Amino acid sequence: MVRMNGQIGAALAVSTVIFALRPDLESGFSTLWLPLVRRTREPYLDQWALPGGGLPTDEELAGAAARTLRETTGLTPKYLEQLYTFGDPGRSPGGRVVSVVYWALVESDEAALAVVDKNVQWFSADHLPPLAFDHNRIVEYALWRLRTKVEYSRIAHAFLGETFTLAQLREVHEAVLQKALDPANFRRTIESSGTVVDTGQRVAGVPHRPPRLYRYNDSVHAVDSGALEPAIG
Amino acid sequence: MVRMNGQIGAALAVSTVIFALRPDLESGFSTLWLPLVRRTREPYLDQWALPGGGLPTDEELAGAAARTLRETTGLTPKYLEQLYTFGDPGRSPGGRVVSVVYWALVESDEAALAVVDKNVQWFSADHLPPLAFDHNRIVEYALWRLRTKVEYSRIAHAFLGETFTLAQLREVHEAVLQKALDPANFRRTIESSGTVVDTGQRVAGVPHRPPRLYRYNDSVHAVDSGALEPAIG
DNA sequence: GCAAAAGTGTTTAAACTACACCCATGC
DNA sequence: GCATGGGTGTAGTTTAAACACTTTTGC
Repeated sequence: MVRMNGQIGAALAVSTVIFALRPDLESGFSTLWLPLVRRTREPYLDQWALPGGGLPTDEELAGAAARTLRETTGLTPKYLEQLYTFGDPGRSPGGRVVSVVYWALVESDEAALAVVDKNVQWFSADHLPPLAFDHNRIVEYALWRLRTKVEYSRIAHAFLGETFTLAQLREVHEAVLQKALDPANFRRTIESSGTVVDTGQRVAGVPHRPPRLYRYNDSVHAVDSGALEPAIG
Repeated sequence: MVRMNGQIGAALAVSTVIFALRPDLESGFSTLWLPLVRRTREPYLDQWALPGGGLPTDEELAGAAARTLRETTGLTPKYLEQLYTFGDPGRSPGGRVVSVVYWALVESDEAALAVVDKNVQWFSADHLPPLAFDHNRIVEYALWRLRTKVEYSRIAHAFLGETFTLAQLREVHEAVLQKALDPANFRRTIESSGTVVDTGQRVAGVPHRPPRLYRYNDSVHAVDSGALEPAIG
C-alpha cells in the first residue's frame, strides 16, 4: 500500500479477474478457472488475491490490467474489459484503496501452459477459498458479468484459437453457462448472427463426419459497450 | 486539481451524469436534460462540465456522487449507478485525474424546481456544447447505457413520482428511446412484467376515460446488476 | 456395418407487432 | 353527441425450443 499525504487519501490500484477454460479432471468437462497470487505482505499475508497493483503515473488503466495479467500468468488476454471500481472505505485494512477492476478472457490452450509456482495458482472459479480483501465478491460479480454477456455478446471465441468448430464454440457456451445446449439450435443461432465465417477447412482424422472450421468475423461490430470499445490486449 | 507527491501520481475524482425529463418548449414532447456546472478555474475555465469533485478520504464513491448531485441541483437521485472509470493519462491537462463516473435519474417534477444560476444550467442531452475534459464522450456513454437499460430493466419509474399512469410511464420510455410505442402493447408488456402494481386509484378531471394509477412494485427484484446493488440515494 | 458426432428439417409454443374496436369521461 | 385518450381483442409474424432424421467419417 502506498502512503500519501495529499488531502485525497485514497490509493489507486488496478486488479484483474482472469478467466480461462480448463478441463475438470473428475468430470472431464471444461470449467472456468482463474489464476490467483499469494500475498507476500500484510494485510492478508499468505492469502490468495487477484493479480494487480498500484497504478503507475503514466500507464493507462487497461494497460496496467494487461500488464499485471502478463506478469502473473505470462499470457496475453484475448478480451479485456473494465468491470467495476470498488472503493468502499474500509475494504482494505490499513488505508483506503480504490481498485479499478478489469476482467479478461485468455485462450484455453495457452492457459494450460501458463506460469504456476508457489505464489501463482489456478483455482476453479466456482470453488474459491476465502480470498484477501473483498475479492470473493469481485469474482462473483465478474462471473455474473461473463455469464450474462456470453448470451448476448460475441465473446466466447476469446477462449478459443484462431479457428474452431461450432462444437468447440458450443462447449465454451456450455462451460460458461453450466448447461447443455442443443447442437442444432446452437448452430442456427450462431450462423444467423453472422459472428463466425466458414474457413472452408475441415477437421480431419475424427471418427465421425469431419466438422467445418470457422473463424471469428471481426467485420461485424459487437453492440455491447456503446461508445466505449472493450480493450483487447 | 490536487497535487500529490506519492509515487502514485493520479488524483481521484467522482463525477455524475444527472438525467431528468423536461418538456421541450418547441415540440411539447419530453426530452432528456442534464445539469452542468461552469468551471471556475483552469483548465477549461468558463466551460461547462459534469458536476463532481475530488473524493474525500472517508466518503463512499456513490455517496460522493449523490452529494455533488445534491449540492449542484438540490435534488435527490431516485436512481444512482456507477457508469465507468475514466483514467487515460492526458485526459486532463495539468496532471493525471482518474474519474469514477456515476449516472443518476431524478424525478421530473422536482427537476423543474432545481437550482439554476449563472454557474449551473440544464442542457438538452442530445444537443450539448463542447464540454470540458472528455465529458462529451462520458455523456454519450451514459446516454447509451440509459437507452439500453430502459429496455430490459425497470428504471423508467425513477423519472416519475410515487404513483403514475401507464401513459406517463410510456411517455418516459418514448422520450428516452426517441420513438413512439404502441399503447396497447406497452400496457401488456408492463403488466406481464410485474414491475407495477395497480393502486386502485384513478386520475379524475381528465376529459376522457380516467386512467388507473400504478405504483412501482419493489418486491420484484430487478435482474440487472448481479451481485451489485445499484445505489439509490 | 456400426458408432459417433456433424448437420438438416419439422413441429410446436411463446413473444412481439400491428391495428381494429369498444369504454368512460368532460364539454 | 363529440372528441380524446384508456383499455381490450385478435390476427399475423418472428423467435425460440424440442426432437426426429439424414450425412460422413474411422474402425
